[in-house]
Amino acid sequence: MSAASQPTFSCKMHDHQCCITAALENAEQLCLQQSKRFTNIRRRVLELVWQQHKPIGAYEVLELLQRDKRTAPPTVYRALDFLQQMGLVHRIASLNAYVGCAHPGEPHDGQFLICESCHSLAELDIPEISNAINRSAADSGFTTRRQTVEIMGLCPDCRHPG
Amino acid sequence: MSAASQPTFSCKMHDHQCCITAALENAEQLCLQQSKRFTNIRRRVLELVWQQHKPIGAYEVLELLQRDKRTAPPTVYRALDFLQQMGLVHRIASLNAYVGCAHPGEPHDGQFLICESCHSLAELDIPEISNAINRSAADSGFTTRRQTVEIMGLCPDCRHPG
DNA sequence: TTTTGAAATGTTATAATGTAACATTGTCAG
DNA sequence: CTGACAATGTTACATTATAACATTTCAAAA
Ligand SMILES: [Zn+2]
Ligand SMILES: [Zn+2]
Ligand SMILES: [Zn+2]
Ligand SMILES: [Zn+2]
Repeated sequence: MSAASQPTFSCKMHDHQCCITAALENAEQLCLQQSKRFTNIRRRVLELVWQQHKPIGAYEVLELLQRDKRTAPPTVYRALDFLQQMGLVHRIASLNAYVGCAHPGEPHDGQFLICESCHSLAELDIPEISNAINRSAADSGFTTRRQTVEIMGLCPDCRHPG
Repeated sequence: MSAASQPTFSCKMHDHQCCITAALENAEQLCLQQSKRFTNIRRRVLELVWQQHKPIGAYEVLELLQRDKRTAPPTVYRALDFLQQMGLVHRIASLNAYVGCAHPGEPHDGQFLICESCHSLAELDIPEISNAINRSAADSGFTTRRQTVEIMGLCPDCRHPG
């Protein structure tokens, strides 16, 4: 099974090509189900986003696309916006970067562990957190539509080096 | 007492000049205690950030400063960085904007309720949330250094209009 | 099959946000 | 005073993101 089902850091040794393939097939199915077009550009951008277990910037994606064909920023941003709306990638606000969603399928916000040392990222989806947030917001009379939870620190590997 | 002690939305009718004055005096004390210089620029930027109960962009601050005196971006960013380090303002990553800290004194991350309709913002500081986050991170072997929690939705006023 | 209209992409230019690097000025302890 | 460091000034540039309009692609309707 691909890393898409791993709850936390998946940067240990694994066949990452498997992650990518699984993510792409998954995406294809999702788009089919929802009658959305999984075009070449969108597929390629998703592939590039998945090529590392780290967030990637839009202009990094752009640069990689350029190797095949002249491309301009709007193309990348459009694809990323589409993938976000489909719940296939997340934007990490504190990094201005994008990462493949570990649990695509239904829309969700997720929580992100971001290692300040190796820059790896892991997606969590802990109801306890989102519920605590929703509850506190509701206590203030606030209606939550979306939540951003980004946690900066040290991943297990960087915490215990060597 | 100023709105600085209010736990949630303080955009209702109140003497906001009072908020500003209190925030400035508070800041002055803090800087004094920590032997940091609360210079004119820093004071002025903090004042401008406090002039609304909404996040303000760095370039908006810049524009307001320009009315007095020619100023360049680094000046504003330096002041904002200083104020952040002193725990006097927070940067809202999802908005690229800054807001006065409602509970200055000791460093903390805070949680932010952001109204997508009127763009007002309220700062929370709910241990239940930050603890849930720290606990989940620890369960993944992750050491938390800093957390970003930004909650987008509708404030009480915009939820029940009229 | 052809038409045709909406969605997707291409293209150009520019807006918005943030920083590097070095010069100058201000502050204060010795 | 003076030396040293912190703060600010100044110029230039890097990075991130979008507006506006042209062109292409694709699939459904005629
Ligand atoms: Zn996800
Ligand atoms: Zn790490
Ligand atoms: Zn605060
Ligand atoms: Zn509102």
